[in-house]
Formats: sequence, C-alpha cells, structure tokens
Amino acid sequence: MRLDNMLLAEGVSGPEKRGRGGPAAIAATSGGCPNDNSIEHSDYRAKLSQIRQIYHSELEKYEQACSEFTTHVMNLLREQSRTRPISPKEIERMVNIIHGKFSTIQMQLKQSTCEAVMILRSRFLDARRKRRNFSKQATEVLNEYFYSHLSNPYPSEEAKEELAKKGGITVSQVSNWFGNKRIRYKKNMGKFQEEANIYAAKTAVDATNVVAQGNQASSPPTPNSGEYRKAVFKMELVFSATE
DNA sequence: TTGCATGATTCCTG
DNA sequence: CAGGAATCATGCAA
Repeated sequence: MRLDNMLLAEGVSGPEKRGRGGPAAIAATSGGCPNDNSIEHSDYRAKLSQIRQIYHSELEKYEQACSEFTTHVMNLLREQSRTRPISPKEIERMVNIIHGKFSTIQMQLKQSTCEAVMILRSRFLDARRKRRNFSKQATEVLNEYFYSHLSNPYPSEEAKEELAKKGGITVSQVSNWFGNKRIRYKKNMGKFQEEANIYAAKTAVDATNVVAQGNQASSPPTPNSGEYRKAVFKMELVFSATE
C-alpha cells in the first residue's frame, strides 16, 4: 500500500489540493517572490492534474469493467446452475478471483502513475537546482549596476525589476545575484578589482547621486532598518580598502 | 578529470 | 522578511 500513500502525498489520489508542502513550496525562500516561479509551477500543476485525470478516469473504467464482468460471470453461473448445482461458495470464489485480477491491474495503474509523477517531478522540480549561467547580457547589466552603485549595492524592488527585465531573468535571480555578489566582492576585493575598473569606466555616472542619496537616507540609520546594514557594508568596504 | 566560477538553497540574524 | 554567511551542485576551461 505504499503506492497509495505516495499517490495521496503527490495529490494524485484523494481530494484536490494545491501547493503541497514538498520541494515545490521551498522555491520561494529568501527574497523570492512566489510569482517568479509561477510559470514553471503552473506548468507543473497542469501536468500533474493531467496525470491525475488520466489516473481517475482509468480507475473508474477498471472499476466499471470489474463490476460489469462480475455481473456477467454471475449471469453465466446462474445459467449453468440450471444444468448443474452451483454452491454459493463457488460463486463467492469466482467473484474473489475476478476482483483479485482487477486489483492487480489497478496496482499496475497506480505504479505507472507513480512513475509518471516521479518523472514529472525530476523534470520540473529538480530542475530548480540545475544551474545555468546567465547570458552575457544579464551579467553585463547586473555588473554595471553593481559597480556603479558600489557604495550602496542594494537595488530597490523597482530597480530589481528593471534589471530583471533588462537581463531576461527573474527578480529573485537578481536578488540571488546581488546577494552572492556582495558577499563575494567583500570576501576578496582584489579578485574583482579588474572587473570593477572595467565597469567603473563604463558608467562612472551616477555614483555621486547615489552617495548623496545614501547620505541623506542614512542620516538616522535605525539599527533595525535596512539602511543600517547598508551603512555597515560601506564602512566595511572602507576598512578593507585601507588594509 | 580537476579546480574554480557561479547560480541556488539553507540557515540564521536583526 | 531582507540580507549575510555557509554550503551545495553544476558549468566550464585547462
């Protein structure tokens, strides 16, 4: 009966439900707007419900066939009972045999449904972790923003959307990228120096704007606000630069 | 095949 | 909940 449990867990059998607690729900963790994966997820859900539908219609078909066949056999037995005596035991035995046959067929159906679900999952959900490097365009856009806002590399939600659109990636990918970039840049600035120079030369424009804005915003940097962290980031940069 | 680069995930903090 | 830090897993050049 493990198959039953699995199908139930996958939402194939049992009542209709959306958004299970499985890996599908994890996709939107840090800085992840759930909408980012909605395309993928709706696709996944569509396929799952397709499997579900097939499973249920097949199941129904089998059940119907089973009962039809049973009544058919019963009729035959009744016919035969005219020519020879048939005990109720014998009838019961026949019925049991028929039900046994159909239940093995059902088992096979469940098994193949399970397989289909597994394949679907590996296709969609595990693909999450399949890493693809961003396009040149995307990294270009992201780096440009990062190095031109080096004093405050924290794009606003709007800026992230803009970058996402320009780079052809999702907003949460932008968030991931900036998260990785900040930490890795801070870890060893030396490695990024060349890159920094390239992009600084490219757009040495609004640095002053950002500084002005940053100063204005951080005038009362409440320890709890994001401004506080940003200020810390700046200071740490200054410290590591003087070493 | 190996080592590093890099995108994604997880855990934790304020 | 956004971001930092550590870690995982893959891509890719050497």
